[in-house]
Amino acid sequence: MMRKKVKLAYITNNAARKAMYKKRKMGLIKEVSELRTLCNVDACAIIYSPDDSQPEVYPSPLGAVRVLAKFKNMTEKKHIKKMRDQESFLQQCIAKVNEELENRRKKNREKEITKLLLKGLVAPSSLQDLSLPDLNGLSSLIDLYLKDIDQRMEKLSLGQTQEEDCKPPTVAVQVEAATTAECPSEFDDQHAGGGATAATGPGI
Amino acid sequence: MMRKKVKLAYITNNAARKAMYKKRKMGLIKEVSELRTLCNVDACAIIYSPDDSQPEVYPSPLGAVRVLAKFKNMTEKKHIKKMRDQESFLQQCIAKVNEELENRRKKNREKEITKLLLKGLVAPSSLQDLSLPDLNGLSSLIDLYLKDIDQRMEKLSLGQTQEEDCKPPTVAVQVEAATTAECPSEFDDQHAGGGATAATGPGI
DNA sequence: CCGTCTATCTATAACGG
DNA sequence: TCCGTTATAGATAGACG
Repeated sequence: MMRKKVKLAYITNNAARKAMYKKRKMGLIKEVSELRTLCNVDACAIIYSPDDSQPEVYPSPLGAVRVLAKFKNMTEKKHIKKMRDQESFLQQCIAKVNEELENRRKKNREKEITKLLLKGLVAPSSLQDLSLPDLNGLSSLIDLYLKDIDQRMEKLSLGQTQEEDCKPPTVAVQVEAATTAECPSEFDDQHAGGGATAATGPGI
Repeated sequence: MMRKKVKLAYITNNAARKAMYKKRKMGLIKEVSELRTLCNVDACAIIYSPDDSQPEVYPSPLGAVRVLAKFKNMTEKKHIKKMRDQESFLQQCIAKVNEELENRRKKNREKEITKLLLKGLVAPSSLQDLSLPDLNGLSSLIDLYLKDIDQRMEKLSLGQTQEEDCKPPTVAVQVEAATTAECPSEFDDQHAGGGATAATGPGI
């Protein structure tokens, strides 16, 4: 009949609450004390009651400060480590993006060269005002085309023993141009504006 | 047969200690939680186990930091107040000591004057090379002596109707000199050296 | 290591002084 | 408000799977 099951809720009765607070506080501190003794751990408890002017600090203000300094130190270290981790992660991201950017630049250069080549095929006089690097790139590209053409012709000649022709090169150039045209210019720093892109997708 | 009464001491058995730690930690946290709920108090607990890499922080690292910031703030305020109190206490001490010092200086001056007076009585020519303040002090001291003599003689004449004599003054001077000679020169800043005195007594 | 079980121990709710 | 008492709810030591 005594000892009804205590309901876990705020005790509105003032005196009862204060009495409960005192009792439980004592029990709690005893618990902490026992834990410290039994398991040799650093533990502290800080309890503020609006009903009590003094906060209860176990094992002592000094001891509590010691424990919480340790805790603060550890969390700070963790925070720094986290920051470090994030930083290295971001640096990895940047490196990755930079690599991709370099790739895109290279492809873009090739595309430009291809455009010039096509233009030159249509109107040879337009090649007059090209810079030396452009001409170099153009020549190396043409070399690549020629190599590709040689390989294709070799395959064709092995399979069907056909005579040489001028058609394959032209087709190859057109195919290449079409392929590169499929690539969107998201990473094309040579032509895209300098504005930042706004990410609107969820969870980024 | 089960459940022997647990001895309140460090559990040397490793596994048993760890198991105990986990169980009691849980219980402790539950207690803190209930206290918070039942009495609406701000309470936190921080527990470090050497067996555990992570410290246990209730209600949460953030919550604990909040509570301990409150505590730190309060203790700092207290500390400042304590410092203030100590400061004012020390100032009071200093004032007291200064007062006593001034007293001692005064007595010392009187003693010096007495010495000069006695010297002068033995060899009157030695009064020649005294400074004006010394002479002034000497004269006022003589005035005091004379006053004292008058009073004593009055008492004597009232009690015994005796004739005036020159003996009492001399006796008075000797008594006074003897009395002042009993005072050790601990606070005698006029003659003591400037070295600090070493306190060797216990509990100071 | 981890959860579960149970006999036991401990803390404490309710009450009276 | 504080202390003491008492019966009980809740915590837990030790064992087991």
